Amino acid sequence: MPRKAAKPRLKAAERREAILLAAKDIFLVEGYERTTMRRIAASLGITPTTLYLHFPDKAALMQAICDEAFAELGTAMTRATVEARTPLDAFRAVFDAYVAFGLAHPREYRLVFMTEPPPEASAHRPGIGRRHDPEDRGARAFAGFQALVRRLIETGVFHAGDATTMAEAAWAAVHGLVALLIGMPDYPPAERAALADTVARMVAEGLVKR
Amino acid sequence: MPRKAAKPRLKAAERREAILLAAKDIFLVEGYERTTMRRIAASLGITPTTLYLHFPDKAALMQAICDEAFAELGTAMTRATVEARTPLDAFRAVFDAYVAFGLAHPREYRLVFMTEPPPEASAHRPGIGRRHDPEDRGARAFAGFQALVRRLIETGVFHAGDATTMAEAAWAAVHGLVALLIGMPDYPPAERAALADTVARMVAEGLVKR
DNA sequence: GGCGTTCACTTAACGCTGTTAACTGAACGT
DNA sequence: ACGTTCAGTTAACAGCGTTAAGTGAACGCC
Repeated sequence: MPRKAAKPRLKAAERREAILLAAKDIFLVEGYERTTMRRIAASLGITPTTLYLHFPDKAALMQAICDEAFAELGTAMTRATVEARTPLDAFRAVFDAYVAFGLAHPREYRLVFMTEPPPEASAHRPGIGRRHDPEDRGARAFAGFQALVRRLIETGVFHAGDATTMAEAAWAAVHGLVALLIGMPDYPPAERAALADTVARMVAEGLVKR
Repeated sequence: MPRKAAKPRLKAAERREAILLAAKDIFLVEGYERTTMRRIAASLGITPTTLYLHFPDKAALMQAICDEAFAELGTAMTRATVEARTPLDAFRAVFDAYVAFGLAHPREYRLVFMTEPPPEASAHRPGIGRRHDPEDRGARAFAGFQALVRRLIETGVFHAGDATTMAEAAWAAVHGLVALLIGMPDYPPAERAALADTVARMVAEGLVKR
């Protein structure tokens, strides 16, 4: 007769981390909509109700995962910025870092940037709620990029214009590149670098003063 | 005592059109996930089961709506091409038509270009099934764009390079712009045009010969 | 040592979803 | 008059996110 399994009991912080780890695995493989709270719970050997002790709802659980990804991308971008010799080098380095992140973590990128956000923010419950609005991190990473563009305009490397709009335009292009490559997994790997380079040159050439 | 409403009875083609019309209204307002088959049926005064007499499942219903929309994109792009005076005008006109389409049909755009395809295509049922693979229309539209880029290279307007890669680069940029704007519904409408214009100029300037 | 409280977790359920099997009743062809 | 087709229904299934209420072990305190 099989022994009844001991009930798992973790401290709140540990359980929260365990849930995040398991949920990330399933979200990244299955996508947001096809991932069920019951499946996440089952993979941890707990009941779905327990998930709601640590996260207010499914959307908040995904938000927490998104937040981690945002942090990783942010550090990669700032490191690329500070290590570059010139602002134009930094521009290209940030571009490459962004693409590298997207191609190295395509499922994370899709989850963070290509998944439709849940319609309404969930109600705030004291003590449990989501950690940060991921838009904060995203906005901060983008702010650094924007400052870089502004410097390139002020030093006369880029043509005159609104730094915010120009930074958004560049970001749109690189995001489109990453989304395109992620959406086409059969795209020949040799041509991926060529396409990325073409986009990078196109963006830079399109912004430099002539 | 209220009279019992007469049962609605339409011919299959009429009912199919009526369903498409009602479903489109609800899908576009509520989004795909939040739209329920029961709600579509209720708005037509029929039962949800009837929907399955005309479409194999919810996804196929949305696909049919997307197919209509993307036919619209194809015609808009070809019209923009043929009506333009010069190839460079055509390039810009196609760009604008693409962006206008994406902003006018964000749900369809997201579903076709930003949704991860499920691992297995739904089973084909004789007589009912979805009409066309949307990738066919997409590939045809891109082929026209690619031919336009090739002409711009050959006439010396764009710098030398691989036409396919350069067309993909431009498409990545405009796709990123559309995806960005779709993902940020609160983006100030006045600035949307400015951002689209900046991206369009950036792409064109980045590809023209200097 | 006993006791109330806290904490991590469960059981059982609610209302909702997409979807299907089985049935109905009118219209049509022969 | 009768069998078939056609458009639509009723009732149900399995699964979803989520919640109210309960359970039992561990902890602080006297």
